[in-house]
Amino acid sequence: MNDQRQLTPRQKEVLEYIQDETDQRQRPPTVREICTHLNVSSPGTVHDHLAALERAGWIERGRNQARSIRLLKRLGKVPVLGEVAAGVPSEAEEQHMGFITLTGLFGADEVFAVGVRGDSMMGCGILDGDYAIVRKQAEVETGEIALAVLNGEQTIKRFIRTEQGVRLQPENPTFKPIEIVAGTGDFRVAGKVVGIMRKLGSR
Amino acid sequence: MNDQRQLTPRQKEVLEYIQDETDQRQRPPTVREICTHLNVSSPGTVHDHLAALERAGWIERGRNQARSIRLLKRLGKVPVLGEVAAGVPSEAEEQHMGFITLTGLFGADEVFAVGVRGDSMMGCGILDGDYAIVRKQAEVETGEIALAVLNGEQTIKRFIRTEQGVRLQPENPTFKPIEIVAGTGDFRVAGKVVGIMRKLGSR
DNA sequence: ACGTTAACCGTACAAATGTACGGTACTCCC
DNA sequence: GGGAGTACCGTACATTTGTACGGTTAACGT
Repeated sequence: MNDQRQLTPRQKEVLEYIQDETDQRQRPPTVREICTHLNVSSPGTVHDHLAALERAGWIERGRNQARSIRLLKRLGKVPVLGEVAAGVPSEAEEQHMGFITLTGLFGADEVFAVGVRGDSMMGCGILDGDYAIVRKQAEVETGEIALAVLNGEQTIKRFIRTEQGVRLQPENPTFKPIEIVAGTGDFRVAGKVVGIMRKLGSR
Repeated sequence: MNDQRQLTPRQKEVLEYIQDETDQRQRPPTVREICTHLNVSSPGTVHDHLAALERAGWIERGRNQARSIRLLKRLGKVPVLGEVAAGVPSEAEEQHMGFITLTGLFGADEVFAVGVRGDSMMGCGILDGDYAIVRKQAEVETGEIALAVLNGEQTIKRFIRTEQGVRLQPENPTFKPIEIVAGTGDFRVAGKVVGIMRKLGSR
C-alpha cells in the first residue's frame, strides 16, 4: 500500500547521504553514521527511516549485516567520473568518484574481450586494433552491435533483423552488408558488444 | 621493506574477491565473507592476508569498522580471446591469450580517466561519451594526442609543435585547429591520452 | 640445521552495529 | 477529540565483525 508514495524531505536526505557515501567511499554507511550526519542521536530513528525507504522500494537490506544497505533506484545526481571540466585533473585527484574498471563498468561475468581487425566498423568508432568487450548472449536487438559467427568466422557488425532473416551491417561505406536468409548456413550470435578499449601510442 | 613486492597467488585471490564484491554488490565484504569464499575457517587467516595487502599498498582499512576495506589500486582482469578467428569465443574459453587490465595495459600509476565530451576527435575514433585514459605528463611528442589545459579549460586534441608554438588539431573537419603562440596565455599539457574506453548500450 | 615467510587453525574478546521496545511531540485530517 | 503518520529520544540487547594470541605445517633459502 505504501508502495509508490513520495519520499518525505527527511527520507530524501537519508537517501542522498547513502548515495553520496556509496559513491565516494565505495561502501554504504552504517546506521550510526547516518545518525551523526543527520544530527540525530538515536539509531532507532534512522532505523525507522531505513525501514520506510525499504518499504517504498528504494533500498534493500540484509538482516543483521553491517553496511548492508543496497540502493535499488537512484535519486537524480549521478556522480560518474567527472567530465565537468572547470578544473584540472591533476588537482581534482581527491574528487575521484569511483574507478573505471572493466569489471566495474561491465560486470565481470560473462564478459570477454576480442581483438578487432579491419575497419568495417570505423563509422561508429570501432577501429582496427581495438578490443571489443563482449557480453556472451545468443540474441541481440535490432540495431545493436553484435559479435556474430558466420560459417565459423567471427565478425563484429551491426545486427539488423529483416524480413528474410538478418542483415549484418558494416559501418563503413567501402564494405557491403551481409544478408543472411533465415535457416541458411551456419550463423549465430555469439554476443553483444558492450564496450570498447583502445590502447594508444604506447610503446 | 615489503613495499612493492609481488602479490602471492592467494593474496591475489583475496584482492580479486574484494573487487568483485565491491563492484557487484556495491560494498566490500567482511572478513568472514572472505573466509567462506576462500574455504578457510579462521578469520585470523584472512586478517593476515588483509594486513599483507594493506602493507603492500593495495587496500586501506578503517580500524574496527565493518566492511571498511577500500581499494587503492585495481586488478582489471578480463580475458582476451584471440583475434584469430577459427573458433567461437564461447567455445574457445581455454584459449585466452592473457588478460586485459587497466593496470596491465596502462600501468596503474599516474593514469587517470576523463570523460570525453564533444565530437572534435571523431576522426580518430574518440567519441562523445568515451572515457579517455590519460597518463599524467607535462610534455608530449608532436602528433600524439594530448589532454591540454587552455585558459582553465581542458580539451583533448592532437598536439603539433609549430614554428610559433603549438597547434591543437581536432580530428574533425567541422572543428578548427587552435593555434597557440609560445609564451602566450595560459596553456599547458596535462597528460597524454594513452587509451580509450567506451561503454555501449548497457543493460 | 636454522630462520623466514606464507598460509592455515581455534578460540576468545571487545568494539561496532542492527534491531527492538516504550515513550514524547507535532502535524494533519476526519 | 481521536486516530494516523512522521520524527524524534533513550536504552538495552543480540549479532556481526574486526582483532588478538598462540600454535601448526610446508616451502624456500642460507
